[in-house]
Amino acid sequence: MGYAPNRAARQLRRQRSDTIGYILPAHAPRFADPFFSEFVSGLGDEATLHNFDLLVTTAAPDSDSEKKTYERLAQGRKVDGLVLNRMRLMDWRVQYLSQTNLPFVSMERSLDKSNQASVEVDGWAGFKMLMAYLIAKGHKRIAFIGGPADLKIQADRFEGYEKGLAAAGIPFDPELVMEGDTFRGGGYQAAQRLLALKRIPTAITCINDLTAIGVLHAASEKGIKVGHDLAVAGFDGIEETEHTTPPLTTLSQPLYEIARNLVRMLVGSIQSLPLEERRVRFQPKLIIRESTGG
Amino acid sequence: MGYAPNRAARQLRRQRSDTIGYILPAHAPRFADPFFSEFVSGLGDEATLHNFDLLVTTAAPDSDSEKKTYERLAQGRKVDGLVLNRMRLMDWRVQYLSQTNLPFVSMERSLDKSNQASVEVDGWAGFKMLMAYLIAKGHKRIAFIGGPADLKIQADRFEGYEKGLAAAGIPFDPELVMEGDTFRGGGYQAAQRLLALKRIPTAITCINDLTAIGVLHAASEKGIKVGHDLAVAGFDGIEETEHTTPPLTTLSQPLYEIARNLVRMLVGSIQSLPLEERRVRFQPKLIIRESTGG
DNA sequence: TTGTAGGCGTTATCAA
DNA sequence: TTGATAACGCCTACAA
Repeated sequence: MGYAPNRAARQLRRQRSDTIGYILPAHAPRFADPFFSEFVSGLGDEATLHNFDLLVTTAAPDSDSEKKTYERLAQGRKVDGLVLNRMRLMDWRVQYLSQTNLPFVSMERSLDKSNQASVEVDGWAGFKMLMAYLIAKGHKRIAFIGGPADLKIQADRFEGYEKGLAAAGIPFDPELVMEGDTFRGGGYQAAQRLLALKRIPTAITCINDLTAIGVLHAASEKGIKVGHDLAVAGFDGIEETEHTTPPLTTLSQPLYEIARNLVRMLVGSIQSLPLEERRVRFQPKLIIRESTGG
Repeated sequence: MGYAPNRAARQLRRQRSDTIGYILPAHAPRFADPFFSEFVSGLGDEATLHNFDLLVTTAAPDSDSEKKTYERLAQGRKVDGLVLNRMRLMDWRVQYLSQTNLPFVSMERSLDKSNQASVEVDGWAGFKMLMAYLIAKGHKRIAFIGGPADLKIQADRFEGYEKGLAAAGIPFDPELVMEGDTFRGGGYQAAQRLLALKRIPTAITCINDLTAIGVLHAASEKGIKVGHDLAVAGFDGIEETEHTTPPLTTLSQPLYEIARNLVRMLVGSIQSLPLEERRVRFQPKLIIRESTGG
């Protein structure tokens, strides 16, 4: 009836902000990761459904300012809960928020002792599946370009890589493992080094799609025909992978759905409803495209 | 001294929320546009600098829910101001917010009568520059894949395209103009039609980079060598363009800086400081890469 | 200078 | 059931 309640007054009275927070891990000042637009739109859509707002802040991962940002949001009760991602193996945010008693959910879960509500994608199983597929196609020299060692997804996916080799009885060759930065540039550089080896790999698997896209670039520059002379695969299933040259084989995860699930869990936990599940798991889907020979 | 003021009380008292809003134009439920991660991180960084928060909501452009979303934010004074982008030629948001007296700034400005504070990128001049470059390389059949006709950037960039042709005395050929959707898929489809013409174009210019990436895909499928048999160019300068096959010629705009400028202007106008400038202009930079022959 | 009271717009509570 | 009232926590204005 044309009446809009004043938000601040309502919040003051009810001691709730009806807002959830997400701190975007922006590495560079000029930061662009297609992962996050899909993630944020999932968070936003689901939040709206529950009449919650979404507060987005940026902070460089593992920096002082990140710590301050989390503290700021938690202290002033600016938000009723937080969504975390890009989890580290040991993650101070889990400790901190548990102490502070601020509800939170995370995409992937750290190894901290704490029964975090989380949505996980099984990177371990995904990578084993990918390795089995590549090995069945006859590949024996399979490289892996990962990310920073303290990332949870790095640990999971790398273990899947190792186990996939072991399952086929292929010896592990440290020469074929590189550390990237989860961005195109890191993949590009790591691939340049791999493609300069005496015995270059016949397949390169990557911790994520951006890394793989950097690999495509490096291969194309060297005149190596991806899908023919070299197989390349990523992880995430971002839209960009449909239109690369050649289109990229990837382990796809339903990012938008994951984000919505996270918000649903978080809102439930804010309203202290009993969660049906504190730990939701998705299986990544292997999408085979021409970058691995189709 | 370990004391954090309560935000709601402060807001209630001061009648300000210290929050600015941005409504992400999410077309599809599953929406991913690299444009926006960079834009949002610029908004977030600059907002933080001024001790403002950033509230992000999603709404499909030009829908009922978009209208409701704007009303909801404006009514409850949930935000002190709004950032707009993806402006239409005539944009009801400009009218509405002017009436409501809610401060706002926009990236690009609509044609509504209103002295909107805005940051603009000169798409007209950019396209003229691009056309001159292509024509100097000997191209005569140059296509244009645009976006929805009501978008301000469509009008600007298309006019630059037309004027660029005219300046060189090349007749305008309606067969070479297609409407895409500003996404990869639309560019892909439009390119398929262009490449099926009796006399195919020797160059395809696109309203934005995503469209151009769709074109690269279509060309690669047809076995057409981009940079050699066909020139392709985009607009925006998203990071992805550095790693396409081949790397993409584009008109780059400093999106992150633009976002920061917008927030700076908006905060100024919220605090009713006199704005130095209500209309900031950037010139796009032509970045020549291999997709146009290097 | 230092201290205190009132009110911002809700909603929860309690009394009628 | 309905209606009045107090309290949420901060800021400002005014009084001492």
